[in-house]
Amino acid sequence: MLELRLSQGVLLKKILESVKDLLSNVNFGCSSSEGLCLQSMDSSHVALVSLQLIPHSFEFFRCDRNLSMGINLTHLSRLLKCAGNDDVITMKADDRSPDTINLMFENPKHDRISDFEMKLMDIEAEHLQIPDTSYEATVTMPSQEFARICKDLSTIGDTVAISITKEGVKFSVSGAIGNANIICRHNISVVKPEESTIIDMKEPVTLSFPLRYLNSFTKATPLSNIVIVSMSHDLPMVVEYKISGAGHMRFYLAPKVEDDAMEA
Amino acid sequence: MLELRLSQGVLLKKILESVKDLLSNVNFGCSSSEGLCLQSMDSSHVALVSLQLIPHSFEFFRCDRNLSMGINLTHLSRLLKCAGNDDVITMKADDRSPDTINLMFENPKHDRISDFEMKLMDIEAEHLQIPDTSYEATVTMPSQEFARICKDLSTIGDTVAISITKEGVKFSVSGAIGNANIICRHNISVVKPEESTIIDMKEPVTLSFPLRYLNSFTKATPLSNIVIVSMSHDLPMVVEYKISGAGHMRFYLAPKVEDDAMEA
DNA sequence: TCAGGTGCAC
DNA sequence: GTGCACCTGA
Repeated sequence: MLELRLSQGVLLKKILESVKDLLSNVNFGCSSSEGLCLQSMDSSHVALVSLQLIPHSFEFFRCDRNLSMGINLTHLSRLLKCAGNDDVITMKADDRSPDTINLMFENPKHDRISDFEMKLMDIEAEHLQIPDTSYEATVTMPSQEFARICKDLSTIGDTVAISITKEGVKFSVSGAIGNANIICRHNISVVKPEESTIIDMKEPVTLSFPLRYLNSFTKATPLSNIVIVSMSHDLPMVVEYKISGAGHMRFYLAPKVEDDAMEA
Repeated sequence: MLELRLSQGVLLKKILESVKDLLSNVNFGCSSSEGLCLQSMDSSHVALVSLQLIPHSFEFFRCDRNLSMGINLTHLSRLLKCAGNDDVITMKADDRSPDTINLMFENPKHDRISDFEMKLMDIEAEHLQIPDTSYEATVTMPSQEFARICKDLSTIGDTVAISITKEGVKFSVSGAIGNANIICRHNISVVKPEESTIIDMKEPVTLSFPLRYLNSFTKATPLSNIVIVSMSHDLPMVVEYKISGAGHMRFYLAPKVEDDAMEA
């Protein structure tokens, strides 16, 4: 028996909004130790998405056996549009290779209960290596700031070079109409910590990434006020949104190598 | 002489917004006993629309003879877009088979007066039987709630089964991605009566309807905080919006018969 | 291509 | 709180 009761339905709604453009059919995993998890390459097999909602995120959490559920995210997203932001969401599934999942939305205010039965799919499991390294450089900054920068720069060019130095983080783009550099300097706000830009660095690092993917990642902005961007030479970057007390959403993206940059 | 002065012009604007997608050319009737009335089948001849604005709705009401005016709703809607929400609207027409109608919008705040003359049309009168029965089951609920449910469910499937039992009202849909049930339980709010869901039932009734039409009816949501849905076996349902102290807008829709349900 | 919803600015 | 503009889904 799987039963997950999430009092803030809006959380699941935001999560789906943030991944539905990147992924189509994915296996959600559930276990009593890890909670609800998802790891998947994006549809074009370039980026990797990793989501965890720890058991503690849920008002009620029961997962008798480790479970994998193949879910069409377009369909799930459509169902979740039927939930109000204030609804309590409960997911239920049978223990062993269920072929459907039940979603229940409770709106306490209007005494309204909606329940949905969604068909599950068979999705071939991917075996993913998620690197668990410490990074040479990390920047923590307001998530809206990061989203704004990625959006703005994508109007200038396709590829952004991100440089983390001890002074701050620099985003550079060049395109047909010219070049752009945006620098966010290390700056800690005591009054509003969530507005700080914090550099944590062993080595300065500069890597280039396709903005197209970063702009997909920033769909997760509503999940957290801050974003944590980590980079090391020749390793995929990580863009992480911590979900307050509930887990995280992480996106991994390989840097462009020199040759890529030239052909682009 | 016909002269109707409506101090809340916004009312007429809302009424037109709510029917213009369902109807195209209709005869408006006016009489000193009934006020301003409209009965018409929708363009596809499936649903029936019935509107009444009682004489008392109007700040000034004069209707010397019973009158029928053929109106192109697209045109009337376009004219009413020229009226502000706070405008006072006056309609005038000649007594006997007028071929035009005059509309005047007075904006007291800006001392602005607009007047329009619109051509009337000859529209063949339909002879409509509007059943005046008592219904086996009626649910009164917040109109926005009803609108939200119809909209949400139409993302899952085309046909909704509505069941009224003494516990509450259940909306059920099945579609390619799964099934959905939304239950609103009988629940009377003393503090906010307009948020109550009230079941009034002699017999439990379950009928199926095409969501497409319900979603047209809910365009009338701005007319009232609450909606009254009435059903009896083998009779058209009624979806009624009472216009506070001024009349009503009612929509009638025949249920799908079993065969319809199967072919769908 | 159009309409509806959402987020942002005033 | 309202209106505009952008963006997304049908």
